[in-house]
Amino acid sequence: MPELPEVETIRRQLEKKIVGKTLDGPSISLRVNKKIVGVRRRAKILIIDFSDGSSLLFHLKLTGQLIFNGQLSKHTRHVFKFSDDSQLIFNDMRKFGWWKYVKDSKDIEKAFGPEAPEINLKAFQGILKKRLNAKIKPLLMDQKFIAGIGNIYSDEILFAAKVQPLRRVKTLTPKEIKAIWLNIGKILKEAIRKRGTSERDYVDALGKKGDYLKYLKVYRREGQKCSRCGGIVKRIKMGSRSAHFCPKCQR
DNA sequence: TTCAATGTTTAGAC
DNA sequence: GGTCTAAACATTGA
Repeated sequence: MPELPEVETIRRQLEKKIVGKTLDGPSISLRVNKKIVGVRRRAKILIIDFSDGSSLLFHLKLTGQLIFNGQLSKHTRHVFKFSDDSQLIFNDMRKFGWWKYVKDSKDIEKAFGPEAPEINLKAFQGILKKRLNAKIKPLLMDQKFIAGIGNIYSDEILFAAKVQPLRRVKTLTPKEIKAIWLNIGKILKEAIRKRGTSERDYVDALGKKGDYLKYLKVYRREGQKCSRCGGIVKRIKMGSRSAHFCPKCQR
């Protein structure tokens, strides 16, 4: 599912493909001559910037896909055409995703916490202090707290840090906090290198599946042996989400 | 036929 | 305001 590594993968690919091109106006019922000057990402939102300061925003939610020169399918929600006849296909089987055109994108900068792979240890320790009663897993997924982590990578980060998802912030030792912080950067960056996780629907901007699925240690591995200690991976409900962890080596 | 899955938002309870 | 829970959004497939 599109979390930070998946959206960042799409961003890097699209940047190479569409910067410098001009959006063909009628494709989005807007004025013509929208020259693309950049492709950014904030949290899980992809941002295409135009030379006049306006932007297109995309959120892929659960099943969204953005494919450069992709094939139309029955789940295609919109086709963005460029002046050189290339096109960007927005597919979304479940229609949770959205795109919108905005005159300026200042608001979305403030809407989220620091970018997960970029936060430094001091800042991470600082924001944790403000939420001492929170459980660590839902907190990692709170985009206003820290931006980019969803259900898959929160499970994987906590496994790598050997911390159970139910732990409250105030019970975490400095060592554990450092381990979580270290693995936020490590796992997200590694997942970007593998072009994300294709659990079901996700494909990158070239229509290819990501390779990180085979590196998952706990997510969707309920009942299987823990690769670290031989314990059995457990799945529990936290709110309406599932959390996966090894009860033997995550404390 | 029912239910779980995913990310986010919103609403309400405490 | 923090925290938790549930519901809603749409669709599929187990």
